[in-house]
Amino acid sequence: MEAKGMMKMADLTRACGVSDQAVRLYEREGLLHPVGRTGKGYRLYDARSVETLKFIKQAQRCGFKLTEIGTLIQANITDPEVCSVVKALLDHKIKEILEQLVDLQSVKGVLQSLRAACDGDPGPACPAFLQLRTPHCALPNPKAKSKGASR
Amino acid sequence: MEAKGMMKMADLTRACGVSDQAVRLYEREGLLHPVGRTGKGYRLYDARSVETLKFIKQAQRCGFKLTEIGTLIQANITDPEVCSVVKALLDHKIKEILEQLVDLQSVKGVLQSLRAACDGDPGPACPAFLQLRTPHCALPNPKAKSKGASR
DNA sequence: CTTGACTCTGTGCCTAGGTATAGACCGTAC
DNA sequence: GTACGGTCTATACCTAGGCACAGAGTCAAG
Repeated sequence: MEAKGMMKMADLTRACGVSDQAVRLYEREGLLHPVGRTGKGYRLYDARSVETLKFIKQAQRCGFKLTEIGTLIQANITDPEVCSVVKALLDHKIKEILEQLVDLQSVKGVLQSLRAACDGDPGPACPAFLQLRTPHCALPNPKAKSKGASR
Repeated sequence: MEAKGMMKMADLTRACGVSDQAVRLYEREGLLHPVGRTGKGYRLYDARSVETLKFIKQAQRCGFKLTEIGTLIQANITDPEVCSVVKALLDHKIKEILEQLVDLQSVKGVLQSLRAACDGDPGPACPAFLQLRTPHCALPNPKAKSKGASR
Protein backbone atom coordinates (compact mmCIF):
# COMPACT_ATOMS: atom_id res chain seq x y z
CA MET A 1 0.00 0.00 0.00
CA GLU A 2 1.26 3.41 -0.96
CA ALA A 3 -0.84 5.36 1.53
CA LYS A 4 -3.52 4.59 4.09
CA GLY A 5 -6.76 3.27 2.66
CA MET A 6 -5.28 2.74 -0.79
CA MET A 7 -6.02 -0.49 -2.58
CA LYS A 8 -4.82 -2.13 -5.73
CA MET A 9 -6.73 -3.73 -8.57
CA ALA A 10 -7.43 -7.07 -6.93
CA ASP A 11 -8.90 -5.45 -3.83
CA LEU A 12 -11.26 -3.41 -5.93
CA THR A 13 -12.37 -6.25 -8.16
CA ARG A 14 -12.93 -8.57 -5.20
CA ALA A 15 -14.96 -5.91 -3.41
CA CYS A 16 -17.26 -5.44 -6.39
CA GLY A 17 -17.26 -8.75 -8.20
CA VAL A 18 -15.95 -7.23 -11.41
CA SER A 19 -13.12 -8.42 -13.59
CA ASP A 20 -9.97 -6.34 -13.84
CA GLN A 21 -10.38 -6.10 -17.60
CA ALA A 22 -13.83 -4.62 -17.08
CA VAL A 23 -12.39 -2.08 -14.64
CA ARG A 24 -9.78 -1.02 -17.17
CA LEU A 25 -12.52 -0.81 -19.79
CA TYR A 26 -14.50 1.54 -17.57
CA GLU A 27 -11.37 3.61 -17.17
CA ARG A 28 -10.88 3.84 -20.93
CA GLU A 29 -14.53 4.92 -21.17
CA GLY A 30 -13.90 7.63 -18.61
CA LEU A 31 -16.08 6.18 -15.87
CA LEU A 32 -13.59 5.23 -13.18
CA HIS A 33 -10.14 6.72 -12.93
CA PRO A 34 -7.66 5.39 -10.38
CA VAL A 35 -6.85 7.71 -7.52
CA GLY A 36 -3.19 7.40 -8.44
CA ARG A 37 -0.44 5.04 -9.44
CA THR A 38 2.40 3.43 -7.56
CA GLY A 39 5.93 4.24 -8.59
CA LYS A 40 5.85 1.16 -10.76
CA GLY A 41 2.60 2.03 -12.51
CA TYR A 42 0.10 -0.02 -10.51
CA ARG A 43 -3.34 1.57 -10.28
CA LEU A 44 -4.42 2.71 -6.82
CA TYR A 45 -8.02 2.98 -5.66
CA ASP A 46 -9.80 3.98 -2.46
CA ALA A 47 -13.19 3.52 -0.83
CA ARG A 48 -14.82 6.03 -3.16
CA SER A 49 -13.66 3.95 -6.10
CA VAL A 50 -15.54 1.00 -4.65
CA GLU A 51 -18.66 3.10 -4.36
CA THR A 52 -18.33 4.40 -7.88
CA LEU A 53 -17.79 0.94 -9.30
CA LYS A 54 -20.82 -0.38 -7.44
CA PHE A 55 -22.78 2.56 -8.76
CA ILE A 56 -21.73 1.70 -12.29
CA LYS A 57 -22.94 -1.87 -11.92
CA GLN A 58 -26.18 -0.75 -10.31
CA ALA A 59 -26.87 1.75 -13.07
CA GLN A 60 -26.13 -0.94 -15.65
CA ARG A 61 -28.77 -3.13 -14.04
CA CYS A 62 -31.15 -0.19 -14.40
CA GLY A 63 -30.57 -0.26 -18.15
CA PHE A 64 -28.16 2.64 -18.48
CA LYS A 65 -25.44 2.35 -21.06
CA LEU A 66 -21.84 3.10 -20.13
CA THR A 67 -21.91 6.42 -21.96
CA GLU A 68 -25.02 7.44 -20.03
CA ILE A 69 -23.42 6.40 -16.77
CA GLY A 70 -20.45 8.52 -17.74
CA THR A 71 -22.79 11.47 -18.16
CA LEU A 72 -24.23 10.86 -14.71
CA ILE A 73 -20.81 10.68 -13.11
CA GLN A 74 -19.46 13.70 -14.94
CA ALA A 75 -22.56 15.71 -14.07
CA ASN A 76 -22.20 14.85 -10.43
CA ILE A 77 -18.63 16.05 -10.31
CA THR A 78 -18.76 19.28 -12.22
CA ASP A 79 -22.21 20.81 -12.25
CA PRO A 80 -24.01 22.15 -9.18
CA GLU A 81 -27.33 21.94 -11.05
CA VAL A 82 -27.04 18.22 -11.60
CA CYS A 83 -30.70 17.50 -11.31
CA SER A 84 -31.68 18.71 -14.74
CA VAL A 85 -29.25 16.36 -16.41
CA VAL A 86 -30.23 13.44 -14.24
CA LYS A 87 -33.92 14.21 -14.67
CA ALA A 88 -33.64 14.20 -18.44
CA LEU A 89 -31.75 10.95 -18.40
CA LEU A 90 -34.25 9.34 -16.04
CA ASP A 91 -37.21 10.54 -18.08
CA HIS A 92 -35.67 9.22 -21.25
CA LYS A 93 -34.87 5.87 -19.69
CA ILE A 94 -38.35 5.53 -18.18
CA LYS A 95 -39.86 6.29 -21.58
CA GLU A 96 -37.70 3.61 -23.17
CA ILE A 97 -38.71 1.08 -20.57
CA LEU A 98 -42.40 1.83 -21.00
CA GLU A 99 -42.04 1.29 -24.74
CA GLN A 100 -40.24 -1.97 -24.16
CA LEU A 101 -42.99 -3.06 -21.80
CA VAL A 102 -45.66 -2.37 -24.41
CA ASP A 103 -43.71 -4.27 -27.05
CA LEU A 104 -43.09 -7.22 -24.81
CA GLN A 105 -46.72 -7.38 -23.73
CA SER A 106 -47.88 -7.55 -27.32
CA VAL A 107 -45.30 -10.19 -28.21
CA LYS A 108 -46.34 -12.15 -25.15
CA GLY A 109 -49.97 -12.07 -26.26
CA VAL A 110 -49.08 -13.28 -29.73
CA LEU A 111 -46.93 -16.13 -28.51
CA GLN A 112 -49.45 -17.23 -25.92
CA SER A 113 -52.23 -17.35 -28.47
CA LEU A 114 -50.01 -19.38 -30.75
CA ARG A 115 -49.20 -21.73 -27.91
CA ALA A 116 -52.87 -22.13 -27.09
CA ALA A 117 -53.63 -22.96 -30.71
CA CYS A 118 -50.92 -25.59 -30.51
CA ASP A 119 -52.86 -27.45 -27.83
CA GLY A 120 -56.32 -26.88 -29.22
CA ASP A 121 -56.11 -28.65 -32.53
CA PRO A 122 -54.15 -31.83 -33.17
CA GLY A 123 -54.49 -31.30 -36.90
CA PRO A 124 -52.18 -32.37 -39.67
CA ALA A 125 -49.82 -29.40 -39.42
CA CYS A 126 -48.91 -27.41 -36.35
CA PRO A 127 -51.25 -24.43 -36.38
CA ALA A 128 -48.87 -22.31 -34.33
CA PHE A 129 -46.26 -22.47 -37.00
CA LEU A 130 -48.74 -21.65 -39.72
CA GLN A 131 -50.13 -18.72 -37.80
CA LEU A 132 -46.70 -17.38 -37.14
CA ARG A 133 -46.03 -17.78 -40.82
CA THR A 134 -48.94 -15.54 -41.76
CA PRO A 135 -48.39 -12.27 -39.93
CA HIS A 136 -51.89 -11.77 -38.63
CA CYS A 137 -50.74 -10.35 -35.35
CA ALA A 138 -50.23 -6.67 -34.71
CA LEU A 139 -46.61 -6.39 -33.66
CA PRO A 140 -44.29 -3.44 -33.32
CA ASN A 141 -42.58 -2.95 -36.63
CA PRO A 142 -38.82 -2.80 -36.73
CA LYS A 143 -38.02 0.65 -35.49
CA ALA A 144 -35.63 2.23 -33.01
CA LYS A 145 -33.60 -0.50 -31.40
CA SER A 146 -34.00 -0.57 -27.64
CA LYS A 147 -32.15 -3.05 -25.55
CA GLY A 148 -33.57 -5.05 -22.73
CA ALA A 149 -32.49 -3.92 -19.29
CA SER A 150 -32.02 -7.26 -17.62
CA ARG A 151 -28.68 -8.96 -17.68
CA MET B 1 -36.71 -14.91 -65.48
CA GLU B 2 -35.61 -18.47 -65.91
CA ALA B 3 -39.03 -20.03 -65.42
CA LYS B 4 -42.52 -18.85 -64.63
CA GLY B 5 -42.93 -17.29 -61.20
CA MET B 6 -39.21 -17.11 -60.59
CA MET B 7 -37.75 -13.91 -59.21
CA LYS B 8 -34.29 -12.60 -58.57
CA MET B 9 -32.77 -10.95 -55.52
CA ALA B 10 -34.17 -7.47 -56.06
CA ASP B 11 -37.73 -8.73 -56.44
CA LEU B 12 -37.46 -10.63 -53.20
CA THR B 13 -35.91 -7.80 -51.21
CA ARG B 14 -38.43 -5.27 -52.52
CA ALA B 15 -41.31 -7.59 -51.66
CA CYS B 16 -40.13 -7.96 -48.07
CA GLY B 17 -38.24 -4.77 -47.31
CA VAL B 18 -35.04 -6.60 -46.55
CA SER B 19 -31.55 -5.85 -47.77
CA ASP B 20 -29.83 -8.28 -50.11
CA GLN B 21 -26.95 -8.67 -47.66
CA ALA B 22 -29.44 -9.74 -45.02
CA VAL B 23 -30.95 -12.29 -47.40
CA ARG B 24 -27.53 -13.76 -48.10
CA LEU B 25 -26.86 -13.83 -44.36
CA TYR B 26 -30.04 -15.81 -43.81
CA GLU B 27 -28.89 -18.17 -46.50
CA ARG B 28 -25.50 -18.67 -44.81
CA GLU B 29 -27.38 -19.34 -41.58
CA GLY B 30 -29.48 -21.99 -43.32
CA LEU B 31 -32.78 -20.11 -43.10
CA LEU B 32 -33.59 -19.32 -46.72
CA HIS B 33 -32.11 -21.19 -49.65
CA PRO B 34 -32.77 -19.99 -53.17
CA VAL B 35 -34.98 -22.24 -55.27
CA GLY B 36 -32.20 -22.40 -57.82
CA ARG B 37 -29.62 -20.42 -59.72
CA THR B 38 -29.48 -19.05 -63.22
CA GLY B 39 -26.78 -20.30 -65.53
CA LYS B 40 -24.70 -17.31 -64.46
CA GLY B 41 -25.09 -17.94 -60.76
CA TYR B 42 -27.88 -15.51 -59.92
CA ARG B 43 -30.10 -16.70 -57.08
CA LEU B 44 -33.70 -17.52 -58.00
CA TYR B 45 -36.65 -17.32 -55.64
CA ASP B 46 -40.37 -17.94 -55.81
CA ALA B 47 -43.52 -17.02 -53.93
CA ARG B 48 -42.73 -19.44 -51.13
CA SER B 49 -39.40 -17.66 -50.62
CA VAL B 50 -41.33 -14.45 -50.04
CA GLU B 51 -43.47 -16.18 -47.46
CA THR B 52 -40.49 -17.69 -45.74
CA LEU B 53 -38.65 -14.40 -45.62
CA LYS B 54 -41.69 -12.64 -44.21
CA PHE B 55 -41.95 -15.42 -41.66
CA ILE B 56 -38.34 -14.86 -40.67
CA LYS B 57 -38.92 -11.16 -40.07
CA GLN B 58 -42.13 -11.83 -38.19
CA ALA B 59 -40.45 -14.37 -35.94
CA GLN B 60 -37.61 -11.92 -35.34
CA ARG B 61 -40.13 -9.36 -34.16
CA CYS B 62 -41.44 -12.02 -31.78
CA GLY B 63 -37.98 -12.22 -30.24
CA PHE B 64 -36.72 -15.39 -31.86
CA LYS B 65 -33.06 -15.55 -32.75
CA LEU B 66 -31.98 -16.65 -36.20
CA THR B 67 -30.84 -20.04 -34.93
CA GLU B 68 -34.24 -20.59 -33.32
CA ILE B 69 -36.00 -19.57 -36.50
CA GLY B 70 -33.83 -22.08 -38.31
CA THR B 71 -35.04 -24.74 -35.93
CA LEU B 72 -38.63 -23.79 -36.66
CA ILE B 73 -38.12 -23.91 -40.39
CA GLN B 74 -36.18 -27.16 -40.32
CA ALA B 75 -38.80 -28.75 -38.08
CA ASN B 76 -41.54 -27.76 -40.44
CA ILE B 77 -39.82 -29.34 -43.39
CA THR B 78 -38.68 -32.65 -42.02
CA ASP B 79 -40.71 -33.79 -39.06
CA PRO B 80 -44.41 -34.69 -39.18
CA GLU B 81 -44.63 -34.23 -35.41
CA VAL B 82 -43.63 -30.64 -35.58
CA CYS B 83 -45.74 -29.47 -32.70
CA SER B 84 -43.52 -30.76 -29.93
CA VAL B 85 -40.55 -28.78 -31.19
CA VAL B 86 -42.60 -25.66 -31.75
CA LYS B 87 -44.30 -26.02 -28.40
CA ALA B 88 -41.00 -26.26 -26.56
CA LEU B 89 -39.65 -23.24 -28.38
CA LEU B 90 -42.79 -21.23 -27.70
CA ASP B 91 -42.81 -22.20 -24.04
CA HIS B 92 -39.19 -21.24 -23.66
CA LYS B 93 -39.69 -17.92 -25.40
CA ILE B 94 -42.78 -17.10 -23.35
CA LYS B 95 -40.87 -17.87 -20.18
CA GLU B 96 -38.06 -15.56 -21.26
CA ILE B 97 -40.49 -12.79 -22.03
CA LEU B 98 -42.22 -13.15 -18.68
CA GLU B 99 -38.85 -12.86 -16.94
CA GLN B 100 -37.99 -9.80 -18.96
CA LEU B 101 -41.33 -8.27 -18.04
CA VAL B 102 -40.69 -8.82 -14.34
CA ASP B 103 -37.21 -7.32 -14.63
CA LEU B 104 -38.42 -4.32 -16.56
CA GLN B 105 -41.26 -3.70 -14.12
CA SER B 106 -38.87 -3.63 -11.20
CA VAL B 107 -36.45 -1.35 -13.01
CA LYS B 108 -39.33 0.91 -13.95
CA GLY B 109 -40.35 1.13 -10.30
CA VAL B 110 -36.85 2.03 -9.21
CA LEU B 111 -36.39 4.70 -11.84
CA GLN B 112 -39.79 6.23 -11.22
CA SER B 113 -39.14 6.49 -7.50
CA LEU B 114 -35.79 8.11 -8.24
CA ARG B 115 -37.47 10.53 -10.61
CA ALA B 116 -40.08 11.36 -8.00
CA ALA B 117 -37.37 12.03 -5.44
CA CYS B 118 -35.78 14.38 -7.95
CA ASP B 119 -38.85 16.60 -7.91
CA GLY B 120 -39.62 16.29 -4.24
CA ASP B 121 -36.52 17.79 -2.71
CA PRO B 122 -34.57 20.68 -4.20
CA GLY B 123 -31.71 20.00 -1.84
CA PRO B 124 -28.04 20.65 -2.30
CA ALA B 125 -27.28 17.46 -4.22
CA CYS B 126 -29.59 15.56 -6.53
CA PRO B 127 -31.17 12.87 -4.40
CA ALA B 128 -31.88 10.63 -7.38
CA PHE B 129 -28.21 10.31 -8.12
CA LEU B 130 -27.37 9.61 -4.52
CA GLN B 131 -30.06 6.98 -4.23
CA LEU B 132 -28.95 5.32 -7.40
CA ARG B 133 -25.46 5.40 -5.99
CA THR B 134 -26.45 3.44 -2.92
CA PRO B 135 -28.07 0.26 -4.17
CA HIS B 136 -31.09 0.22 -1.91
CA CYS B 137 -33.38 -1.10 -4.58
CA ALA B 138 -34.10 -4.74 -5.17
CA LEU B 139 -33.07 -5.33 -8.74
CA PRO B 140 -32.44 -8.47 -10.70
CA ASN B 141 -28.83 -9.39 -10.32
CA PRO B 142 -26.74 -9.91 -13.40
CA LYS B 143 -27.72 -13.34 -14.59
CA ALA B 144 -28.63 -14.98 -17.88
CA LYS B 145 -28.59 -12.39 -20.61
CA SER B 146 -31.89 -12.08 -22.42
CA LYS B 147 -32.40 -9.67 -25.25
CA GLY B 148 -35.34 -7.37 -25.76
CA ALA B 149 -37.72 -8.42 -28.48
CA SER B 150 -38.54 -5.10 -30.08
CA ARG B 151 -36.55 -3.72 -32.92
C1' DC C 1 -20.62 -0.02 -77.86
C1' DT C 2 -21.32 2.20 -73.85
C1' DT C 3 -23.78 3.17 -69.79
C1' DG C 4 -26.18 2.08 -65.76
C1' DA C 5 -28.51 -1.19 -62.93
C1' DC C 6 -28.12 -5.60 -60.92
C1' DT C 7 -25.68 -9.49 -58.92
C1' DC C 8 -21.85 -12.23 -57.35
C1' DT C 9 -18.04 -13.37 -53.74
C1' DG C 10 -15.18 -11.90 -50.18
C1' DT C 11 -13.65 -9.02 -46.69
C1' DG C 12 -13.92 -5.67 -43.16
C1' DC C 13 -16.50 -2.87 -39.95
C1' DC C 14 -20.22 -1.65 -36.54
C1' DT C 15 -22.49 -1.81 -31.61
C1' DA C 16 -21.77 -2.89 -26.42
C1' DG C 17 -19.63 -4.83 -23.06
C1' DG C 18 -16.84 -7.28 -22.23
C1' DT C 19 -13.26 -11.94 -22.22
C1' DA C 20 -8.84 -14.17 -23.56
C1' DT C 21 -4.20 -14.25 -24.55
C1' DA C 22 0.73 -12.78 -25.04
C1' DG C 23 4.74 -11.01 -23.23
C1' DA C 24 6.82 -8.28 -19.80
C1' DC C 25 7.53 -6.54 -15.29
C1' DC C 26 6.82 -6.50 -9.98
C1' DG C 27 6.67 -8.37 -5.24
C1' DT C 28 6.77 -11.54 -1.85
C1' DA C 29 7.43 -16.19 0.35
C1' DC C 30 10.17 -20.09 0.72
C1' DG D 1 17.42 -16.92 -6.05
C1' DT D 2 13.49 -18.82 -7.73
C1' DA D 3 8.76 -19.75 -8.17
C1' DC D 4 4.15 -17.97 -8.02
C1' DG D 5 0.77 -14.64 -8.20
C1' DG D 6 -0.48 -9.88 -9.29
C1' DT D 7 -0.26 -6.22 -12.64
C1' DC D 8 0.86 -3.78 -16.82
C1' DT D 9 -0.05 -2.80 -22.03
C1' DA D 10 -1.68 -4.22 -26.34
C1' DT D 11 -4.15 -6.97 -29.34
C1' DA D 12 -7.54 -10.13 -30.78
C1' DC D 13 -11.83 -12.35 -30.24
C1' DC D 14 -16.86 -13.05 -28.90
C1' DT D 15 -22.17 -12.37 -29.70
C1' DA D 16 -26.02 -11.08 -33.24
C1' DG D 17 -27.45 -9.20 -36.99
C1' DG D 18 -26.38 -7.06 -39.98
C1' DC D 19 -24.07 -2.84 -43.35
C1' DA D 20 -20.32 -1.05 -46.51
C1' DC D 21 -17.25 -1.59 -49.97
C1' DA D 22 -14.09 -3.65 -53.55
C1' DG D 23 -13.67 -5.81 -57.74
C1' DA D 24 -15.66 -8.63 -61.15
C1' DG D 25 -19.23 -10.41 -64.02
C1' DT D 26 -24.10 -9.83 -66.26
C1' DC D 27 -27.82 -7.77 -68.67
C1' DA D 28 -30.84 -4.67 -71.12
C1' DA D 29 -31.61 -0.11 -73.24
C1' DG D 30 -30.21 3.55 -76.05
